Amino acid sequence: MPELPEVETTVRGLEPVLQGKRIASIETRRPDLRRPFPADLRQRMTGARVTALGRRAKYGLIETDRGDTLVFHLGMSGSWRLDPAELGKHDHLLIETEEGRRVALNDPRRFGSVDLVATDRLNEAEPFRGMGPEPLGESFEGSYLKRALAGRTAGIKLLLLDQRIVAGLGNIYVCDALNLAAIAPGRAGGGLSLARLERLAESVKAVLIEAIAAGGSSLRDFVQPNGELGYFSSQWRVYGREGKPCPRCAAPIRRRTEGGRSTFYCAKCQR
DNA sequence: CCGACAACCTGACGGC
DNA sequence: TGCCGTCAGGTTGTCG
Repeated sequence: MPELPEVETTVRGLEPVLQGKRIASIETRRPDLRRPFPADLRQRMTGARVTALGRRAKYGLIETDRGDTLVFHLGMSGSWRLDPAELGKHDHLLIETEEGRRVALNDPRRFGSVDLVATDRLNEAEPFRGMGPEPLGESFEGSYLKRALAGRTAGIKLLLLDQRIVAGLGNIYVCDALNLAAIAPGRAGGGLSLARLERLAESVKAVLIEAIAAGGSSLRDFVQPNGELGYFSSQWRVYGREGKPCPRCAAPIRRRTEGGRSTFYCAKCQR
């Protein structure tokens, strides 16, 4: 489930393998994921040195000394495998360093993507142009939400999933943050008080930080015999827990579908 | 602006 | 054992 915490953890897992290292080879094993791989990927990446790894929203960033940043998205099913013993049919991109370390981007559903963007124009380039603030950044707070949501009648859950409002939240952590903040997912965004939005922003940060910490603590497990680097299991508050007790008030968690996606919430304490 | 829906693609799971 | 329907983290686009 690659949401922001999973991407953050993935990037941290790639760091020891790639940071500061020269790319000996980069190989695509099919022409595309969601989009075609960049035509000049090989030419621009081969021989380049990785100068930084990072994350923006749910995208991972691999920056090189040639002024390029490789931007990857894990879609619904993507993960990186570290030093895979052998390649499987869903290992679509392979990077090998001069030291002989290998990382493979694995993505069965192929909803992910790989793009090459000029580093100095990263924020103006797709897909980052027009994106809202990072949910873990300083500017994401109650007063920002008050401004961004003014006049909006859509449900707060849908609005939090809008990357132009805040960049990097997905279905799982939106459900969990709304539970922690005791806010009903269908509440009109524009009608929430500043006090409740302050609590919401804090709740968003709290669930993300906790999930990243859980991923970090399982990082050592990433380089297991299977070499997989990607998801970690986490203690979700409400997501995927229909019928189980709400962590706030013990009432059974409910599930509702809106916009074709499941929302998990507590009808008793989320108002 | 809004909500609903479909599309992209594969695999896991439950029911029969 | 197998077949078939349903569902899943995200993004992007259309429609009314």
